Amino acid sequence: MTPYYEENTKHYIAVDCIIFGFDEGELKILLHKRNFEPEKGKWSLIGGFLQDNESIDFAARRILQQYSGLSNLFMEQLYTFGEVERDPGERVISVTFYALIRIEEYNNQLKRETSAQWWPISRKPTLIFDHDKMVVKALERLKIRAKNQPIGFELLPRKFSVPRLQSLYEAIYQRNLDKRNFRKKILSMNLLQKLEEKDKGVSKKGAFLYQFDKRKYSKLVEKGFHFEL
Amino acid sequence: MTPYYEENTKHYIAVDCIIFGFDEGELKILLHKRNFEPEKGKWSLIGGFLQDNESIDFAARRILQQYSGLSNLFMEQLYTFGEVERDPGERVISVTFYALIRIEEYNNQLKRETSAQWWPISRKPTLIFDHDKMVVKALERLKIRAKNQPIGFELLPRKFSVPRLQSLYEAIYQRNLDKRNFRKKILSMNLLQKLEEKDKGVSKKGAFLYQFDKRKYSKLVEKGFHFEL
DNA sequence: CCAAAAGTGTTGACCGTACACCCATGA
DNA sequence: TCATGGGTGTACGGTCAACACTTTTGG
Repeated sequence: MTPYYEENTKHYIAVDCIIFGFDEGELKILLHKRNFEPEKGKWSLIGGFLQDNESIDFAARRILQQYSGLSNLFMEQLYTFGEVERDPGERVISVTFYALIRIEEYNNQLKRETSAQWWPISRKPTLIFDHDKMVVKALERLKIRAKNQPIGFELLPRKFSVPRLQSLYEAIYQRNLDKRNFRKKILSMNLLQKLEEKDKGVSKKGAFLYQFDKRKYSKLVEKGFHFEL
Repeated sequence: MTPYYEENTKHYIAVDCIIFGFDEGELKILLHKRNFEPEKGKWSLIGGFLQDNESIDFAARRILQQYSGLSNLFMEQLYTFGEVERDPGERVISVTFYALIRIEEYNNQLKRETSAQWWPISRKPTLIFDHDKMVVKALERLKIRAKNQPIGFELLPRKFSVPRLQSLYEAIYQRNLDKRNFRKKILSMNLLQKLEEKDKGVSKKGAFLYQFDKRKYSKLVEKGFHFEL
């Protein structure tokens, strides 16, 4: 079109997603086996190429939908990796996103690519290219966000008990929390709606279930409230 | 090379930089007049296109060097903007960086592109494309970083007084700080080395100059210290 | 009846914030 | 001598962290 642009070179752009889930008290990520060269058969993040006529955000949602079968996932752009030799096949710039999935919804969902598999963060295989770096960056961001925004709820079932929420935060921060202090703090925010039901799956006594009240949160934010855990 | 890559399309990639300076008690950004169509003659961030054989970081440093005449600036990748129609000329993905400059070093430096001009943030012109959004994002990031990392010193002369440092933080946070509390906190970190000299430029009494001790900071960080202001 | 998880309050330490006066000096 | 900015200490309130026992119930 305009000559000025044409003096420059174009590049492939990939979108890679770090997809987190929480299950059995552990943080997990969804990986898949790469099905083309180079590094075919190795474990990789979930990704794809940016197409014409789609924004980067759209591409990320498309890829997430395709691999998880779920839409409207929590998702945030992370960082763009642009080393010249990061992909030995061709020069590819990768824009990364991290996303949060409720694993039980994923398990109930069948319409999806099936070569993907959940791996506990602590025991995941080595990944191709610079994907391990991407995971490190995603974990850093997840820690920060979990502290300042109520995103933990995106990883738990809609109904959850306080002890379950606490174990999620323990998995994210990689340290134990005091249960009295934790409960005091989270309940004092008035963001959790107590239900009559109990979760009897973990203990004999059973723990009361709660729901995150998104509307209440939005209203508080408008008034200057700042989530912090 | 591999057929798989070739099924996908390539894109122009731009690097745009939000360059901050601090002068006369105000935060400023460096802008320049765009010299090609579309939007020729309008104010724009400083940027350029990613070339073959350079990493994105390298491209950002190249562009910063070209427009400021300075190298080794503090610089951090911010966000990647990828809406389809963000640049009406051609589809261009923009990877943004923000950078911090000591304005007095910039002023002493002559070997540079000269169409650039400093604008106070509060009175800057409307920028082309989505560049105003980029500035907003850079300001958000700057606030967070200034709080958690000792980056303020990148915007001040090597030797500075405590009141000057305070006024920088006031400009970044957009609110007034208590001078006793500010001084107490910053000095209690033991990161500032007091000099014998005074800055007589602002007050008649003169304010003692300090230097940021980068080595001390690195050592403290190794021991788990976390900067916070 | 006992093992295992749920649930509950208090205290001391520390940190953030608010606040007012004297000092040094150039004009 | 006076206007201007530099420099100093204390007290209060709120938040964070540490800590131990009782309750419930399935097996």
